[in-house]
Amino acid sequence: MNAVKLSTVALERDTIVRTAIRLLDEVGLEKLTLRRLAAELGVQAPALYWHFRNKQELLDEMAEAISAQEPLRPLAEGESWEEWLAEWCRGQRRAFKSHRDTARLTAGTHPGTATLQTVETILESLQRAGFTRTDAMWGLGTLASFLGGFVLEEQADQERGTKDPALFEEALESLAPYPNVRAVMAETGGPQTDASFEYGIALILSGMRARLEAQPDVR
Amino acid sequence: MNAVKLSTVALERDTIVRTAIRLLDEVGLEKLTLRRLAAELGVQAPALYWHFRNKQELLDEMAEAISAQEPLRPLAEGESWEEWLAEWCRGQRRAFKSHRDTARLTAGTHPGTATLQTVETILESLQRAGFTRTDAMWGLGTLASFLGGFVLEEQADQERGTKDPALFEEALESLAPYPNVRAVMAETGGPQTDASFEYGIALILSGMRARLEAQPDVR
DNA sequence: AGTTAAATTTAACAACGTTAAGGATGCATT
DNA sequence: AATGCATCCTTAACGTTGTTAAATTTAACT
Repeated sequence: MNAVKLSTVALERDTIVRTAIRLLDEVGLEKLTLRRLAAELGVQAPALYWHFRNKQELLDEMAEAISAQEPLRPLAEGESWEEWLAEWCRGQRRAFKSHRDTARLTAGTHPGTATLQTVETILESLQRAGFTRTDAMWGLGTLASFLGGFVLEEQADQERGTKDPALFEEALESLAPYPNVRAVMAETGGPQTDASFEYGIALILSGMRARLEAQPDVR
Repeated sequence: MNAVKLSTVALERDTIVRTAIRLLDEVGLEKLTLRRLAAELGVQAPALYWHFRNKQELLDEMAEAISAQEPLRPLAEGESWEEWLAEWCRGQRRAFKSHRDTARLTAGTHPGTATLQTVETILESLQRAGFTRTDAMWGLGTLASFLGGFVLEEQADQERGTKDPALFEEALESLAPYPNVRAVMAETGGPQTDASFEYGIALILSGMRARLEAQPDVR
């Protein structure tokens, strides 16, 4: 029977991806090797090549799975598009931060169908809110680039182990030649924080709002 | 003589970094290997370990050198901070795009002293323009994250070879299930363009301007 | 001429992604 | 019951990679 076979394969793929993500959390992207993953699955490394063309295809699927972990909530009737978009951004950051090295993992991957569907939905909703199609796309693009860049640096810092307060103090010391940098680091607790993320989102959203209000309302 | 020796070493380091950057343009980050670089320098691979602790240290220095390629121009008296900041962003994008894979290269590197000095100068200038230190830092952070994320995706697309118009048409076809995405791609020519970059910068800068005007002017 | 430090070589290691070839396993048709 | 045929995995191996250890050349100063 075809259906049974196909679903078996699908389940296997899913198991591999989920195991890979769990392993990623344990050992980090650097040490996430095919042999290690295979061992975790009780199998030899080349077996993985029956399910994936190569390692990159597996990484792509991992990235897609993690992103889909916080799916886009539909824009409710009467809800402000700003809060809705901001909430999506927060969700994406949450999804990224729920696993190690996700930003670097996602950095070099094609957008999958789930991602494309999300973009499509956001474009629709923003146009319904009054945006030009191009304004919607470029606004979303700005948000997405910010999001990607932000989490990338955030996780890079994290992998270096800045969670240790002693190391943070030490890092502050080395900033002595740059008094403004040093002061703002001490005041805000670092370059990537919840507060600075919210600040960036608010900055971009307020820019989008200005654009929206400036344009002739064609509805 | 000590001074002569030290300068010789410095020159060597510089030669290695410059050669590595040239090689990066030829073969890409993936195939930039220590053996290949050593061969280019007429030397064996382990020789590089006398000059650099490991490969990452070399990569860090490459990233720093490329970023410094477009140094920060001082804010002229009476010049608007917006145009000045925007020009810096354009320069950074230009520096990134002047070599292959620079975004991925920079993605996981510590900020070097040149970068820190740039940040310090920008913070000073923005405070002189009326910004709070925190507002200056977070505004700059938003710009920098956007810049990094944008170029990262831009170069990832580029490495996949989307320069070919035939491939672009093909990509458009595959977007058939997502009419809004497809339409905006056809209209704008892709997600990362000069226009969409300018748009993002303008969005963030306008957000910063709004913040600046909203705050009580303490000068 | 001899000592010492700098700079590089040769040799090797463990680990990686990936390929080739060949066994099992189990279902479908004869 | 036997054969054929996908599916799924194993064993063995290849070429490369970053990196280390030790020996060796090179050049300068005493």
